[in-house]
Amino acid sequence: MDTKQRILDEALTLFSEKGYANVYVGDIASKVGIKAPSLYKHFKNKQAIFDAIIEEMNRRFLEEAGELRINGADAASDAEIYKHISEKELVDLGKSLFLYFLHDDYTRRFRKILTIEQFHDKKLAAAYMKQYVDEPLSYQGMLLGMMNSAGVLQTEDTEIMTLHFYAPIYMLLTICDRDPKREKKALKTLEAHIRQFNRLYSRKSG
Amino acid sequence: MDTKQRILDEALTLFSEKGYANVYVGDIASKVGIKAPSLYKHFKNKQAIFDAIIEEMNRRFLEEAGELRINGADAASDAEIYKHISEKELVDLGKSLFLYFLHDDYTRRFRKILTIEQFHDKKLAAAYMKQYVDEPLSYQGMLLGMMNSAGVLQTEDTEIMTLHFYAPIYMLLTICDRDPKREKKALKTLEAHIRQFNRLYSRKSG
DNA sequence: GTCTATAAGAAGATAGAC
DNA sequence: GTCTATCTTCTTATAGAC
Repeated sequence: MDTKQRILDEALTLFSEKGYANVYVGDIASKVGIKAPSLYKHFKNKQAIFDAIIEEMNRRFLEEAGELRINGADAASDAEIYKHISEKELVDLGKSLFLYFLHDDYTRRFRKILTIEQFHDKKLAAAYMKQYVDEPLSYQGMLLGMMNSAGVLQTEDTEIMTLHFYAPIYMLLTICDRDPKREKKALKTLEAHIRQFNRLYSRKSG
Repeated sequence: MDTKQRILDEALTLFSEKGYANVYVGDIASKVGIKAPSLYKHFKNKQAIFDAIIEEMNRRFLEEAGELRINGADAASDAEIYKHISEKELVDLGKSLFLYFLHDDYTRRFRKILTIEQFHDKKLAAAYMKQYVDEPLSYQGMLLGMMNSAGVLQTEDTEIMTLHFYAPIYMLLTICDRDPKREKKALKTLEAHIRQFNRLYSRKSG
C-alpha cells in the first residue's frame, strides 16, 4: 500500500475511534510512520483527508449495494430464489447480513464515523440513513414482498412486515457496536427473532 | 434561572449539536451573554461543565424511570392495567413513549450527546445502552409478559416478543432524530406496527 | 517525499481591575 | 461576578534543506 493510501487507512481508524476534531494531523502521521509535515505532500490539509475518506465510503457503499445480493446478480433474480426459501435459509440470510455489517472492517469504521459526525454534517446523516435504514428496508422489502406474493409469507402490509424483519437486526447491530461482548447473545437472539418472524408471518396475519 | 444553570443549559444545547470538541468556551459564554473568563467563576474548566451535564442527565434518567409508568405507580400495578388493555390503548402507549423520547427537550439533547460522544467515553456508551436498550426492553418485557400470562397476547418467547414490539419503535426514533421531516410518516408507521404486532401475537404463535 | 524548524492562529485558562 | 488583557499550550500548516 502506498503512503497516500496508508494515510487514509490510519486516518479512517482514528476518526472512527475519536472523531474528526480529536484526531490531530500528527497522530495520523505518527501511525503511518512519518512526520506531520510530510503528510501535506499527499493531502492539501486535514479536511482533505476526511473528504477523501467520505468519498471512498460512498464509492464502497455503491459497490456493496450489489454484493449483498445472494448470488451477486440482480434483485429480481434473487427474489426468484426467495420464493422457495426455507426457515434455515432465512436465518442464514439475516445472520450473514448482520455479521457483514458488524465485522467488515471498512463498513464498521465508516458506520462509526457516520455515527459520531452525523450531527456535524447533514450529508453524513443522510449517508447513514441511506445505508442503514432506507436501502436495507427497500431491498429486503422487495424480497419479502416477493415471498408474500409467492405465498411463502402472508401479510397485507409488506412495509410493516419488512420493518418487523429488519428493525430487530438493526437494534442488535447498534447493541454490538457499543458492546462487542454481547455479540454471542445477540446472534442467538437474532436467530430466535427470525424463526419467530417466520412463524408469525407464515400464518394468515392481516 | 441563575447564571450557573444557564451555562449548563446552553452548553447542553451546544454539545448536543456539535459535540464537546467543537464547542468552545467562548461559544457557551456568548450564548449566556457573558464573556468566557466570567464562566470560570462558575466552573473550574470546560470539562467540569460537561461532567455536570452528564451528572444531571443520570439524575434525570433515574427520575424518569418512574415517570414512564402509566400511572406513575409501580410496575406490577401497571401490569394489572395491561392485562385488560385494548389495541387502541397499546397504540397510545407506544405513541406516547415514542413522542416523549423524541420531543422532550432534555431527553432529546441528552440522547444526541450520548450518540455523538459514546465512542469517546465508555461510560456514555453504557448510559446510552441502559436508557435506550436495556431499560425499555426490561420494562416493556415485564408488561408484555404479564399480558402473555393473562392470555391477552400469546407467545412462548417473551424476550423476542418484546424485541418485536420495541425494536421498530427504536428504529423510528433514530430515523426522526436524524431527519425530523419524517416524523409524520413515522407516526403512521408506528401505529401500523403496533396494530400488526397486536394481531400477530393475539393468535397462537409459537 | 521526508525531515527540522518555525510561523500563525485558535482555544483554554488566569490575573487583576472594577 | 463580570470585564479586559494576557499567558500558555496545542494544532495546523508552511519554509526550506536534504
